Formats: sequence, structure tokens, C-alpha cells
Amino acid sequence: MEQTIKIGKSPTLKASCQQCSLSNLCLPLAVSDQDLARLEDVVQQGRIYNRGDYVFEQNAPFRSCFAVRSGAIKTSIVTENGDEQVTGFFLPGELVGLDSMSGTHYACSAKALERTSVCELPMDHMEELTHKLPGLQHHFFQLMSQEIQSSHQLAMMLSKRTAEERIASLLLSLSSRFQRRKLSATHFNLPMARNDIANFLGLAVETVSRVFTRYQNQGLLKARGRDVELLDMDALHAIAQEASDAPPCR
Amino acid sequence: MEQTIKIGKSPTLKASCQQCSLSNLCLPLAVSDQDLARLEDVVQQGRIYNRGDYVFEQNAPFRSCFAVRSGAIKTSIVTENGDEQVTGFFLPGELVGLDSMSGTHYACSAKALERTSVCELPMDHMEELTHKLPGLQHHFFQLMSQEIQSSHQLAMMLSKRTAEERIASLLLSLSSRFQRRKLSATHFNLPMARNDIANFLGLAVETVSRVFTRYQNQGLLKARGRDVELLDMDALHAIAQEASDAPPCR
DNA sequence: GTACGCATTTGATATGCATCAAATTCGGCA
DNA sequence: TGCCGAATTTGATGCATATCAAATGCGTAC
Repeated sequence: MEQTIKIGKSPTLKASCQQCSLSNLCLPLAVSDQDLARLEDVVQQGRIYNRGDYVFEQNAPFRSCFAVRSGAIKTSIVTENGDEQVTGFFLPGELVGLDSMSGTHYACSAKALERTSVCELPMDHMEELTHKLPGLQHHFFQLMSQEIQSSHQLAMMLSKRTAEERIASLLLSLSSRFQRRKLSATHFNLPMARNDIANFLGLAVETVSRVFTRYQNQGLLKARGRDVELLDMDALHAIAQEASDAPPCR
Repeated sequence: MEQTIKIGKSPTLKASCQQCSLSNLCLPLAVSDQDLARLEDVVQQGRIYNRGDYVFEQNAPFRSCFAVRSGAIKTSIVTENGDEQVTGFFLPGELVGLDSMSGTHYACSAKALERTSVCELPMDHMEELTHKLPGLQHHFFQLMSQEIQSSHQLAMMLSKRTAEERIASLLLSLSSRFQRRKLSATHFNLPMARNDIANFLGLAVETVSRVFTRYQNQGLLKARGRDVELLDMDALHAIAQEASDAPPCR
């Protein structure tokens, strides 16, 4: 079936970063007004993808990174033997594709989790621009560095944390990212399926489901499908950070 | 005891990247000769650390990244509750500290695993330089992107692979990195303790030890302490990549 | 050379989570 | 509105690996 209406192929417009409500997330004041104008010459706005559409696929020739305007994207890598690892979820104001800048082909696939609009950043042009604008260059260094950090955090979770801790952490991460966008920090819709959560956190779907119900029984949250309400942020924070109640030092 | 002879504090010399045997790893031909000269004005060479010394510590003010000249470095992050995650091992020709460029303080600690010499790259000066040299900027983007990728690979390992697969992968990774430096790909000394391996791979020390002896019994390798000889690279590759012998598709 | 402490190995047991199986609910579409 | 496949939930069982415990080996300093 899958009647993919490829609006993504519609003519792209010159972006208007100045008026974008996300500009302070996407490119936090890194650039002056006249720099913004130059940026807009390079950035292409208006690509829209439906749920399940690929923004780009692993091993396709690398051209661009993408800034999420609305919706949500998940990235994942697939090994030869076919198993997949979800490497990240990207919400509005966040930049997808930085891990592919070292090669000629995309290192992961990026799939729209819901109807999603993005701005395209052709990286050859962007690199020219970052070369001219030190602030923008610095900003890109920061973004990439942050992504390394968050990936290290993920590694920490995967190797040291229990299922409950991982899920609490993810919920709190999403919460704070919604909050950054002036949305509710306690009541939101998960953009991803349980399956994606499980894969991302290195758990089985069943385990994720069980933890959700457990949390619900404990009154920490209320969840109906993807609709989630965090009822006890303090408890969740406590769970997310606790490892052992043992003495603080090794 | 720990009679730390802080040679690291000795006067640093202007680097001579041109004559460095690692320059093709560290900065692969990214820059012309005259650019190299400028690079050498910024890079400081000659810091030496003894085993166990910190090159930098988590939460200390961020200033510099470090290129390994000889020896080996491990990086790790520590959470409030005190547990540690080794996030990487760095061998000669590799660059440490890229994950800290997004903040004002180091995001991890870097510890010398053996007697180690590094070149210091003060990042404020480096950013001026990358700004002037597009090739160098591009190179830095590549390095950072690679680190994101490898961190994603680590995440994949931690969440999807068995203990045997993880260890085979690490050994092969080290092997190919030694080979890049024209050293033996099959016979080398592990720069890190079993403990570090275990932590990095999200395993218990005992498990690492057991897998080593199992591999030894199967004739895949010979290991006496840190001295390792890989006897059957093909088998190790097979183990590292196999997940299921099931049908190739999901 | 010898002794100490730490790293590594080996063994026995416990457990968190995966896996298998099946019921239930949800969401999209006719 | 009602149906169908997919997503989610719930239950029962097994296993890979952690954990606990202890022996052995090794490097280092005296």
C-alpha cells in the first residue's frame, strides 16, 4: 500500500532563519544579521516527510545535514548481519547527519517518526560558509562535540544502567527538550514507538512495556500509548541518577 | 609513594609536525607546507606523562585537545553516583578531547595508560587557524564526525553484541590501528588492563578473562598478560561480525 | 632476591532481562 | 462503523553474564 506522497520532492525554498522560532536552538545567536542572510542563501527550507519516509538512507551519497523544523526523526545504523541500532532521536531545533561528515556516504539512516519538516544544509556550501564565519564554525564544532558527548552518555547507559534507569533517563531527556521549546515538560506525546525506545536503550520491547506499567502502578507517570504524563519528576530524577545507594566513593 | 616526575610541566617546544612520523595520521595531508608552519606555531609538543597521570580531568577548565605521539590514553566519564564508563582508547596519531569542545570544562578525564607523549592543541588558537585554513577545518569536521560514528558503533556493541563478539571487535580494532602505524597486526601489547577492557565493553572483568582463555583454548590467539598474538584473524573477524546465522534479512 | 599489593584467572551461584507465547488494544482504512 | 494488521501488554521460562569468593600470577619496590 504505502501511498507515499513525496512532498519532500517539492521545490525547496530559500530558508528564512531570521523568522524561524527555532533559530535560537538551531543556531544560537552564533551569527549576526548579515551573516544570517548568507546562511539563508545556503539553507534550503521546506522539505516535508511523512511518517516512515527516509530523510536519507545509510550508504547513500552524503550531501547534506538536516535541521528538524517540526516533527521528529530517528537515526539508526544497520550492520551486515542485519541488526539495527537506533542511535538517536531528533526533535525540532536539532541537527541530523553530523556523524556522516567524515565520509562520502551516510553513516546511518534517518527516518521520519511523524510528519516532519526539515531544513536542508548542503555541507559543501556550509563548509564554505563556516570558513567565512568564525562564529558559525565554532557553533558547528560545539554541535558535533555535543553529539559525541551524548553518544558517550548513551554508552554509559547501555553498559551500566538498569532498564528502569534507562527509561527514566530517556523520559527526562525528552522532557527537558520539550521544555526548551516552551512546551510542557510533564505532558507530551512520545514521537517514537515502544520498539524504537527498546532498540535505542538496548532493551527488549517487552521490558520497556513492563517498566512503563510498573512506573504507572507506582504513580510516577500516566501513559496511554504514546501520550505520557510525568507525575513525579523528582522520583524519576532519583531513579535516573541512582546507581547504588552504597557509599559515594568506589 | 607515586613519585610523579612531572615532565609534563617542562617547557613545551614548538612542534615540528613536518617531521613527525604520525603527521599523515594526525593531520592527513590536510594542509600545505606553509600551512604546516603556521600549525607548528600553535601546537605545543613535548608533554610527557607517566602511567596513571592525568592528561586532563573531568570538569577542569577546557583549553586544549591532545594528539598522542607515543604511548596510549584512556578517556572516561564518571557520574555523580561514582560509576565510571571508559569512553575510548587513544593510540599514537589519534586526537583526544574532541568531546569537550562544546563546553567550558572537560567532559571526561584522560589518563595515560603507559608512558605517553602528546602534542597540545590549544583550541582557541586552533579555531583561529581552522578558520584560516579550510583544509584544516574540514579535517577537524572529519575527525569529530568519525568520533561520533565510532561512539555509535560502541553503542551498537554494548546493546546488541555478546561478550565474545565485543572482545573480538576490540582486538581487531586495535589490530588495525597498530597496522596503520606499520606495526604488527597480529602481535602487540595491549596498552590497557583487563579492567579497562571490561569497563569499555560493558562487561565484568571476570567475563573478559574467561573469553580470553576460551579464545586461547580454541587456538584463536595466544595471550600472556598484555602480550597478545592473534592466531586466527579470519575466525575473529567472523565472530566480530556474526550476529545470527539466521536468514540475512530481518 | 624477596615480599607485598594488585591484576588476572578460575570456580560456584544468582539474577535481570531476553525470549517465547499469547492475549489485548490501537490505529488506519474500507 | 467495523475490520484487520500492527503495536502493546502480560505471563512463563531460560540463559548470558554479573556477582561473590578465592587462588594464582606478576610487577615493583625495598
